[in-house]
Amino acid sequence: MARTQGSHSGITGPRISDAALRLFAQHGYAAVSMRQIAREVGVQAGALYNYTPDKQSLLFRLMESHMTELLASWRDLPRDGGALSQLEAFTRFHIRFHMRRPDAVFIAYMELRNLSPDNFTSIESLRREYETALEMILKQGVSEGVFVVPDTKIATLAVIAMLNGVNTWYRSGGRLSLDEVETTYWEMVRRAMVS
Amino acid sequence: MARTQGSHSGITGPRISDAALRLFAQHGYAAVSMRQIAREVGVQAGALYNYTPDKQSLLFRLMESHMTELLASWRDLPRDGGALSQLEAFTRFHIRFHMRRPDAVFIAYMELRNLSPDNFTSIESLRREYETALEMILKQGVSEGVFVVPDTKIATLAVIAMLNGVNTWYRSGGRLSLDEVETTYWEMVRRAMVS
DNA sequence: GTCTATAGACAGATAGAC
DNA sequence: GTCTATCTGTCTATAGAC
Repeated sequence: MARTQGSHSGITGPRISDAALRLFAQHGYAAVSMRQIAREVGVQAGALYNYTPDKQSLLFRLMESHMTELLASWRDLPRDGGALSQLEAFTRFHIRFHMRRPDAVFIAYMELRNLSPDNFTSIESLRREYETALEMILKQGVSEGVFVVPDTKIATLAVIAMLNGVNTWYRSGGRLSLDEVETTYWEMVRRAMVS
Repeated sequence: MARTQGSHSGITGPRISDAALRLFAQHGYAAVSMRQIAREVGVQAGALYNYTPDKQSLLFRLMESHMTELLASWRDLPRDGGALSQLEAFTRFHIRFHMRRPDAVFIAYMELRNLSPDNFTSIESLRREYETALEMILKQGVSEGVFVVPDTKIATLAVIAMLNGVNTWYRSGGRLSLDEVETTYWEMVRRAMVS
């Protein structure tokens, strides 16, 4: 684990991000020290500052790259059809994406309060962008007469909250496959929204 | 705010709990110092230790009393009828209880990882007890043929996750009354579970 | 029951050698 | 790019005066 001086591995940067992601998710940003992260990577604490100006930036970049990947993946997803098929696509996409990045998801929802005000604003706007994508689908479904939704804003947040819940219990290798989980949640979302 | 020596107010204990609850919810357990709590209360840090053996116990007691109150309130709620009316009672109870204690709810879900192993086990068992109350209702509804639920365990967690989502956006004085929020969520839960 | 003072550990971040 | 060493500050918790 411990690295010798000047090993110049060239992959220290990603290793720092990975270690920070895991440790922040497990113990919380405030409870993790730079020394702990360094120990995981196999360098001394001072070396971390070649890759990040401070601890706050480390957190911010983890959250920002997670949200950016989330938005880009959704944007790139081939999809068509009416609101119902769009909602199914969103539900399955969200579950799949989140189940594969449990640590990043956890941090993105739990560490908002540890962001500096500027960083918070920045992450919040990415999050709102994602929520808006779902709300547009719900609004379209309502205008098509396919969905029965008293309040699209609340329904948006309710659906996302429900889907995020998967991360509190799912462990890979459990009794359900990824596809079965997707389908189970999709059934609940569909019935909750469709008249 | 600052208190004079030996003021013996007799209400310092509750004031410590209140301050800790608010500060833990706002900044996170690990990010809040005993000195911060003391400053809020108007005493010096050392005085806190007349009321709690350590910071960890302070967190644990906040979470334990929240979960105990939650379970007792549900147990005492007068209710009857079939699974559908039980589910409505649970939904409305959960929303009402949680909206009135946003800080305690936030802590109960966010600070689990900052509990010592023994304390974690203890809180987890209270939480499971609450989840079981809902799952029993869902199972009853399935056997009555009223609910269509592929997996009562997942449905339980999905419903609770959805309902907890209310705490991420509701602020009292908003455009919706408590009763309207209850009804909006109940509509979604009902349609998600009922065939 | 609260104060002041402090022990002892550990935090984030930096400087300079290599 | 990483090391060692360290600055400066804060933390939890305790001791003893009042």
